[in-house]
Amino acid sequence: MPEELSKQYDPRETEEKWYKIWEDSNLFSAKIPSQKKPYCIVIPPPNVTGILHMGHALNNTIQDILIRYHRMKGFNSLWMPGTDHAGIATQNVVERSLAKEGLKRQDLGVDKFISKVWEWKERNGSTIIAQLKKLGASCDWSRTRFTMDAAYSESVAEAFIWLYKRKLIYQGYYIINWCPRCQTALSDEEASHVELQGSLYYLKYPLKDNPDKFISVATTRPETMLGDTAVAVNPKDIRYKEYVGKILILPLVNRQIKIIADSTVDTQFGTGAVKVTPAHDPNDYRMGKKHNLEFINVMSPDGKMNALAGKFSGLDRFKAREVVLEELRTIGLLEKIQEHKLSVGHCYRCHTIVEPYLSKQWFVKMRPLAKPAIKVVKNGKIKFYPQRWTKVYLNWMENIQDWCISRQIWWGHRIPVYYCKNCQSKNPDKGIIVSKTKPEKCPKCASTDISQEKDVLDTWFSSWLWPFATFYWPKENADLKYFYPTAALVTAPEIIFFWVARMIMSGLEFRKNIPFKDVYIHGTVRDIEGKKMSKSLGNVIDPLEVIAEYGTDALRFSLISITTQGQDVYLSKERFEQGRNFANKIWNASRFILMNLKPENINADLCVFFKNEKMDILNRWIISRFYSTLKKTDEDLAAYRFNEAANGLYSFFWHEFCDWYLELIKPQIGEKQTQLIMYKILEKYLRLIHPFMPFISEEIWQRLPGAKDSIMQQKWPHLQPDLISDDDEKQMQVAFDIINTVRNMRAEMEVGLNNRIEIKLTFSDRSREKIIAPLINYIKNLAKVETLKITEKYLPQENEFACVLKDMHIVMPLKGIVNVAEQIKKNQLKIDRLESEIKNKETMLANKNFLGRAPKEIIDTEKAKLKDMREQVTKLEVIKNGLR
RNA sequence: GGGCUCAUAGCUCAGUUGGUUAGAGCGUUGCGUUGACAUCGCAAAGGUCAGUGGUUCAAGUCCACUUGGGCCCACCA
Repeated sequence: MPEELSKQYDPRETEEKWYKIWEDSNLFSAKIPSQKKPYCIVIPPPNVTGILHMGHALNNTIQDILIRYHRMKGFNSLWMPGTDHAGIATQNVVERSLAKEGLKRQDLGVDKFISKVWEWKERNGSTIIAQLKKLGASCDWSRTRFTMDAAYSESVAEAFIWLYKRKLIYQGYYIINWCPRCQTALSDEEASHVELQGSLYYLKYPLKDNPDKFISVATTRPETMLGDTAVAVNPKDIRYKEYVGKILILPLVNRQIKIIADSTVDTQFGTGAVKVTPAHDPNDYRMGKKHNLEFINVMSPDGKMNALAGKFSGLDRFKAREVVLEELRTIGLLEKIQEHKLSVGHCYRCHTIVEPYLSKQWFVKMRPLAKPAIKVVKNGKIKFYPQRWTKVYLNWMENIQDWCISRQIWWGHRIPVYYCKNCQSKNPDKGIIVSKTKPEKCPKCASTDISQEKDVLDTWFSSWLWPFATFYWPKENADLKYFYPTAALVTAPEIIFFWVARMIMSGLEFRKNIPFKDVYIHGTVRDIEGKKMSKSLGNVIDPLEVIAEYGTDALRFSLISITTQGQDVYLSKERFEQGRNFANKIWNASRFILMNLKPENINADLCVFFKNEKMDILNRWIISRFYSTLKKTDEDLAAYRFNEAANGLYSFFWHEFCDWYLELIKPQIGEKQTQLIMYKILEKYLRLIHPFMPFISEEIWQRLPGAKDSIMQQKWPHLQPDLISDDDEKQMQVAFDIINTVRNMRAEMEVGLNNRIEIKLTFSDRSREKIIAPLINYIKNLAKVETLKITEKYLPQENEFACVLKDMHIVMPLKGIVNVAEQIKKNQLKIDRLESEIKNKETMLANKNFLGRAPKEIIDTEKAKLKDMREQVTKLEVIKNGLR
């Protein structure tokens, strides 16, 4: 017999202890070869710079539930963990710490800086892992990968070379999103657009032939006018027809620029004439290509104006905007300023406004990759949960743009491209050698003057290989064969484009197979006002604080129970009280059972027991309820309805097992049968709750007299529908109705009890007077309308009333005062309601349409319902009179 | 501009294919609890399911529109 449990559950004592034991006993590790079926989830690798936030907590709890559930279900469950090198984010962190010493990364040089980053990673990179462990995550940590590991880097290089050979990677000058602070290119997805109140400036450009006449153009970024090389109008725009082909003098720079006609110009916007700056705007870039315009880049990578900006050179872009406007105003060429809303791209790492910037970058051609990735989703090989994301995914994939994968930062995978200076000196487009390692000499000219491309790859270029690069692809190996494709991917909607879509494409390209079958997209965790949780808003609820205060199981359970499929989660700290209270309820119910349990009673086999013994109705009932809860849990988890599963487990345990069963068995708790059943139900329930609340379930499991091994090694219970007939369950329901009825003096009865019912009521002295008379009256009436008979009647104690109805043994305390007059009124209301219901049903059953269309079962049940209702009304009438 | 999503109790939200009396947690009120649990129990109050129209024997659930929130996408100079 274990030592007695304390009155309250203390998560702090147990969590660390069990996590260590699980880990030390290798219970998380998935070994092959194995006869079992694989069930694999790859973790969305958190950034090495990451600190656990609620999003992680939710995301990883869901994964852990799936993993633990399938492990118990008999799968060889693997949760593949790891971290992401997070190029820009990590570089920023290290740069910030250098800045404290007054240093810039340029002061160190590439190699020294990179080794600083590695140092940082060694020191801090496992923070997030340690935090995931606090969350109870049952990852196979022995397999932990990092996207910058040597082997992983090889996978990245392999992928690049593969695509290059397939001619799906190219290099070229394009307008890309440029972050002047990070000084790197960003992909379209990395530039997040925010709507801002800006201004639309109308600038007047004088005509060369007639300097008194002007063409007005509207722009939001007037400083870029320094790089204008044309003004465009719509060819259909009659206002400007006569000007097409004429020359304008670009103010401040005095460059001659042409007026061109282009159908992409919107006649409705601004003045209908648009300044064309091919080096600073993607639209203008296309126009520039089409009309063979000059590309004048007036900015440096740091966001300052360069030499081509003439006297504005050296000014920051926003300062330059002010100065340009001021000068134009002075010479009378600033026509007007209008308020204007526009959405401006911001760097998703440092929130600096990005600049559309012309530069030479590497791109992946996406359309050929997207095509098969569209197909697998359309034909259902990959399913999104909830389904609506399918549309979002397809919409993006069908309009996919090429992916800019080069970054001008230092921390990341160097692009596996080498340049032969000799060849390049002859032709700048030649001399490119794509290779995993530095070639000794140029294969064309044998020169040894070879240098590697300075740019690194977009972090997502490594992440998109995650489902197979973690298994050491391109090396063919048993793990890869066994675990790929993985079962499910659990992630947030923000990264469908960044990551999910690209993984699907890479899986199909490199492995010729989907990377996962199911994609579960959970909601974003927001604060109670619906705002995203972020440090800058100061509205963060730290999961680690919640764990410290309420415990991990409480955190997990609360998070899951409020996560409706795919709906955003609005969170406040009070939410976690529910989880804590539930943990405590489980604790105390277990404590009660263990206190009353005689270990010699628990060895019988449930099935055998069932065959040989006549089961008490209470015990039959709770078993029945348990199995329907089990069934529901299975169904909910299969459909990724985690909150439904959690809520089902919650209400079974609290409102059925504790509130009813444990209360009702108290008088018979010493009986052998009841001992066995209450133990078995607890024992089985612990398994059901374990994926959700791993720690408390283990702690109690270990205190069970029959416990062997860890609860993690136990099997998920099998459905045993034959043990319990529907009739039993119905009977129990009937019994509860009676109890409730008596308790409330509410007249509501069903027939058909075969067992003895003993109702014993306790009440306070004060209520005694008020209750006893109407109660006896009431019971009498019950006995009249039903087949129930009052076989005994007694007043055992001052404040108790008991009577035995037929065959069932139930003792219930009665609490509260009953107001008879009110009950009569309520009865009348109920009768009224029922009568209108009956009318409704009668019309329905008389309706030919209904009878023609509805399936037979429905008609039958409806008929039965009607009959029931009519009977009820009769009973209610009788009881009403009895109460009177 | 295109798409998605939400509106249900005082608050935060469930409600799976239309089908008995629309549920939970918290909050409020009343009663109770010295042997599992005050992190508790029993009950009560509180809902024209955003509005209008439609389909149906039957609508919180399906359709259309309206109102008001939230999110995503897009080359809005």
